[in-house]
Parts: sequence; C-alpha cells; structure tokens
Amino acid sequence: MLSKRARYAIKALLFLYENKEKTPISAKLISENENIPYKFLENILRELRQSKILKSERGAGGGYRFSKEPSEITIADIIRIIDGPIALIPCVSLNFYEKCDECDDEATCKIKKLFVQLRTEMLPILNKSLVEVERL
Amino acid sequence: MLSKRARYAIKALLFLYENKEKTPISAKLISENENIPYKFLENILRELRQSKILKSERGAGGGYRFSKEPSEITIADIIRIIDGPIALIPCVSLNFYEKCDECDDEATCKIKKLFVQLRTEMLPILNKSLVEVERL
DNA sequence: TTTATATCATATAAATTTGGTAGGATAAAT
DNA sequence: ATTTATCCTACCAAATTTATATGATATAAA
Repeated sequence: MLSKRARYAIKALLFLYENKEKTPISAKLISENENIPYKFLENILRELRQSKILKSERGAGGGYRFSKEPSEITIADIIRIIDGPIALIPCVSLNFYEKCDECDDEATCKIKKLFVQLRTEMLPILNKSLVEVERL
Repeated sequence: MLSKRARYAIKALLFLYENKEKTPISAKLISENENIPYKFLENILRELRQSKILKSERGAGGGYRFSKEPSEITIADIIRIIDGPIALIPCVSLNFYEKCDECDDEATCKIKKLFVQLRTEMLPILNKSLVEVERL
C-alpha cells in the first residue's frame, strides 16, 4: 500500500493542476481543500520542490507552481519520490534495485520472474501523467 | 513493497511444493534451505496453517504439508494472508476495502479510477498458483 | 520410559517507519 | 510594521516490522 504521504502528494499535485491558472497556490489553500494536515503537507511540498517537480515563491501571495510540465509528471514519479520503489520486491526494481540476500540465483528465480511480470504490467498504468489522470 | 514475512511465506510454500513428495516437511528444513530465521518462520507457518493453507503434524517426523491443492493456492492469497491488501489504496481494495476519508466523492475520484485500473492489471498476475509460478 | 524431534502459543524486544507537530527563521507584499 | 507565506530542523508518539525467548505439548524411536 501507498503511504499517506504519497496519497497526499498525488492529491496535492492534482489539485494544483486543476487550479493551475491561479498560481502560485499556497500550502494553506491545498491543505484546506484537500483535507491534508498543514504542517505535514509543507514537508511533502518541500520534498516535491527539492525533486524539481515544483517551484515555490515566498512571502505574501506566494505558494507553489509546477516546475515541470504536468504532462511530464507521472504518478510513478511521485510515488518514487515519496515512497520509493514501485516494484513489490527490491530485486526487480528498476530505480531502487537491491540484491536478493536469500536468493542463490537471481537468473533462475521463479519469484523474481513473477514480480518482473507484475512490475511490467504496473508501470504503464502508473506512468500516466497528471494530465492523463485528470481526464480519466 | 512486500514485507519480509510475505516474501518468506512465498519462498517457504514454493519450497514445500517443490519437495512435496517428502512430506511432511519440518520448519527446520525449510529454514535451513531457504535462509529464513527459524523462529520467524514458525510464526509464518502457523499463520498459514490457521488460514487453512497448510496443515501440520506434531512430534518427531512431523512438519507441514498442504491443506489445499497447490494449484488452488495463489500468490495473491498468500500476500493477502500475510500483508493484507493487494491494491495500493484502501478504497479500491476488493478484500480490505476502506472508505477514503479525504475523498468527497468516490464515484468521480480520478485517483480511485487509476488505482482500480492498476489493481485490475495486477490481479491476473498475482492470481497465479504455486504450480504456475513453479513453471515460469 | 527416556530422549530427541517437532509443533504450538504467548510474550517480549529492538529497530524502523509512519504520520504527524513545534518553533522559529526568512522573504515578500501591502 | 504587519500579514502572509515558504523554509528548515528537530522532535515525537504510535504503529509496524523483524525478529527472539520461553516453555508447553505431542509423537516417534531408542
């Protein structure tokens, strides 16, 4: 399961996209509209900014706007930034690979084969951009 | 990501299937062959027994054997027993549904639609039985 | 009948992750 | 100056994860 952080991040970014004409949008506004604890959201937004998804403007009237095109930001990107791997086991992760410690031979491992298949089915869905998700 | 418990459970059951002629198989044997901490494995096997996946025989020469046909035990079953939901968010889970607290309208929620799609793609892969996985 | 081999059950514990909160510094508009 | 914001670090409680410990119970075999 996704963490609440990741779910909040997706909701916040989708809200930002749906209201992108009003930019910049403050954390307070997002927090109130999406029922996300304010201080928690601040942390999440900072993480998204540091990952170059968002940029921010300080001071009164400030807030957040996209740093990349929303059509170039995918759900998979967001999950990877906030939660880490998409794959269900580390040895089949493309971006967070870790060797299987209890596995004698990764080349023949049946479990690995299954979870590679799974990841391969998951990725096209999660590679949808904010724009595409909004149109669902 | 799956927990280690779930990964151990899958490995243990696959080992049991691959050695099913030698039943019953002791926790000790599985533990040594699959590098799973013995006492941790005992807990996992107990959970699988309580969920009717396995049955056990006590005393010397005892151990575990399948209670259901391996062709009827799927990876999804095992994950659900050990870790819970397959779905990445609770409001799209078939077996562990929970209402979205920050969601005003589940019927129109774009995020929900995406994660329903995802679950729908994931399930056929994870519904593979131990027999099918062994043949991969 | 003792011994070795097992499962069964419950409790404990350390480490990590999760889901926040607190307080204050900094920046900009009014 | 005041208000509205982001920025940053640190902290914290609760839950979860990954085990370990202890002992009871059951069975086969010596």
